[in-house]
Amino acid sequence: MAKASSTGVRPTIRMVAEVAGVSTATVSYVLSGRRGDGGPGVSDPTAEKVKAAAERLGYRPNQAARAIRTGRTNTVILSLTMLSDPWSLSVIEAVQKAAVPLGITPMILGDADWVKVLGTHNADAVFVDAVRPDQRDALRKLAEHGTTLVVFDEEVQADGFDVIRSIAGPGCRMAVEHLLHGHRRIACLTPATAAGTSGGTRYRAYAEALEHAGIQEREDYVGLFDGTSAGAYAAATRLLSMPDRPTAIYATTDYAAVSAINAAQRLGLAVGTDVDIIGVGNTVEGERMSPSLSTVGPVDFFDKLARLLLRRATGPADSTRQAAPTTAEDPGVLDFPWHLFVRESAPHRSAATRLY
Amino acid sequence: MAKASSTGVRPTIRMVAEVAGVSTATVSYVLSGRRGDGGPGVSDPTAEKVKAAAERLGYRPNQAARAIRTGRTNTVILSLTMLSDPWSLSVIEAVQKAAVPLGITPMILGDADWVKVLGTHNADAVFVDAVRPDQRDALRKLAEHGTTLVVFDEEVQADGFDVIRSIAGPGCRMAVEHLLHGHRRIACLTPATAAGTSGGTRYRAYAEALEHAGIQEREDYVGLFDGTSAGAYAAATRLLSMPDRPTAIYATTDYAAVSAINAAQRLGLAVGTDVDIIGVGNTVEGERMSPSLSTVGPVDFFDKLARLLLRRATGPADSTRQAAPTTAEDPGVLDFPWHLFVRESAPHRSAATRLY
DNA sequence: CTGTTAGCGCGTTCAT
DNA sequence: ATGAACGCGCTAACAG
Repeated sequence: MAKASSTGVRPTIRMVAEVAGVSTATVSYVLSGRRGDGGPGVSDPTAEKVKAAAERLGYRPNQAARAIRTGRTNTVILSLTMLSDPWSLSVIEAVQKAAVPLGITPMILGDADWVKVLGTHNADAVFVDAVRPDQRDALRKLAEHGTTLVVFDEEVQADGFDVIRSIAGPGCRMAVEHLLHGHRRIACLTPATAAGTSGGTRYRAYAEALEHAGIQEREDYVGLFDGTSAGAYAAATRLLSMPDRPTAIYATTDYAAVSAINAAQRLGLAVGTDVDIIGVGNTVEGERMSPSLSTVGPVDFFDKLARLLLRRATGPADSTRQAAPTTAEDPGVLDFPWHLFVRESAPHRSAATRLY
Repeated sequence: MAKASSTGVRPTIRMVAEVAGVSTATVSYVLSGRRGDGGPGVSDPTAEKVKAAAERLGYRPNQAARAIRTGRTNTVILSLTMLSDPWSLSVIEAVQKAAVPLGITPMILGDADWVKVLGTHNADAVFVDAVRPDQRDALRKLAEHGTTLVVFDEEVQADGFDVIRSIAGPGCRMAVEHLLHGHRRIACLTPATAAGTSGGTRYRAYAEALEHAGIQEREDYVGLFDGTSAGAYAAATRLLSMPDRPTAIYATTDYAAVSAINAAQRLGLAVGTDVDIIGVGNTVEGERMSPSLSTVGPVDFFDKLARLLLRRATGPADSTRQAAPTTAEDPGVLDFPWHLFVRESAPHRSAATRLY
């Protein structure tokens, strides 16, 4: 009975109409749940007939055909450069949580080469997590031709699309300065490859804060690792095994900080007492773990990002969009202020508890 | 000059035709590069005019509209349950490498709930990396209605779609038995959450191989960790710090084995001499590292998977597909035999070199 | 050989 | 509740 007339072809709205004995228009109204004016429009009996026919044939509306008419794909695209980065996973998680209730499907583009894809593939909104200088022009053109964009970048100008900024420098300074209240021997745990990326900024904040405090930077207090958790764990173990080990570690990412906490505990050190550890990024895991992770980062970043993206996706279609590019309610640039989250892994230090 | 008539709307083929002063058919021929018969068909001067007009307007063909006519989306969908797993990243990498030259875009679906999405969103082929028992029916229906599927599952029946199998059990036995040639004190490093998943199989292979060899399993030789690299590193460190430490470690994933190698080296143990370590999965990193990782796993898995997927994607459209579901050239089930890769981290052990 | 006309395919939506 | 037009790009068949 549930066996469809399995011709191997995808059932169309016309087949459903024929089986139900109604017109395609009726089928469309029933299955999409809307009617031009707002009146009831379709009687219950016929609606039932249509639904039964659709079910029996295994009918599913063809998104492509729907998109061509409505201009909506019910899809958002996430262009994520570093899929292995937990940051990307947080983006995906937040967007998925927000999108599913709206009937919108997030599609992930793992390639850094979003320019070609976005030219032809349409989505209700697109998130781009990195823009190379040579891609800026393409970005502007895409926006000009109706692509709804949300871009994460510290430099690019908002020009027909939204830009999300999250300036790391000052926030990282706050993290190091927090440690400086109670420590002099402060190590830095950072990926070796971070030179060109945002990690460079994060390391620079460490160097500058130490210099500003009149502390000579020690080369052996800089724990470089290969970017993996295991590497961070090993580097932290090395730092904390030194004869004059640091009393505090500034890790340029939260996951490195987590590895450092594991390493310290493995060495029998009480985190938050014997050694303080602070991270960067304010990822959700830090809040949940024990001891909870002190960190700096934007507040509520991923959820806000997801909300903005979906507001754009469900907003007026592209043709209307150009009308009001930047209003109070719809800013072109969304700047995320960074906060210091003082938690257990690096608590407040008074004169009585400082470690020097 | 490059400034398009930026009306904010997406240019259509008709606009291009109008600007170029030709018909839409000509535009289509020029831009898609094909002509009914095969001859060039369009003169150079007009072709230039069309290209110029398209460029000036920033025209990009609308994939959705194209798909509805041709039945091709130039897209493959990868439904990946555990995006954080390196396994998923390997799939993505392999598919991307194979797809881009063909002009096909891989789209990643991070949700485990592929049933709803695949019902409406079309792709030339879909890869699904996990099928819950309650999803099997949906799978069959999708295939019946024309979705081209490649499924990775050890149990599901090939029924109108391709199934890729990669039976872990015997392979894992081979890994442990390899260690048994030179060791008695063999530890197992495995994620704690692996009970329900394939990890369960992998642990069971360890228990069974030991029992078969007449060795009593020791609870303190089972290093459970939280699934992260840092956790694996810590668990391996614990194992290797024991007074009567194991002389070999069987890690149920390659990345755990990598962490174990790091941990051993950190403890001053020579991997491949003092301690042997073997992984599971045959991921590419293992081959590149030093010491190279001994492992078991399918041969060339990701590349073969990618090739199959793209062969299906570029193959005859769905209506034809049902004709030959299972031929010699196009098997319904692709079974990946597992091999043992003896490399430096766990070399062959003779009577002279065995550690007991 | 070159270019156009006309109509396909799909779901939506406006008049009737 | 329906017929027919609509939006888009593709392409067989045709005209010059």
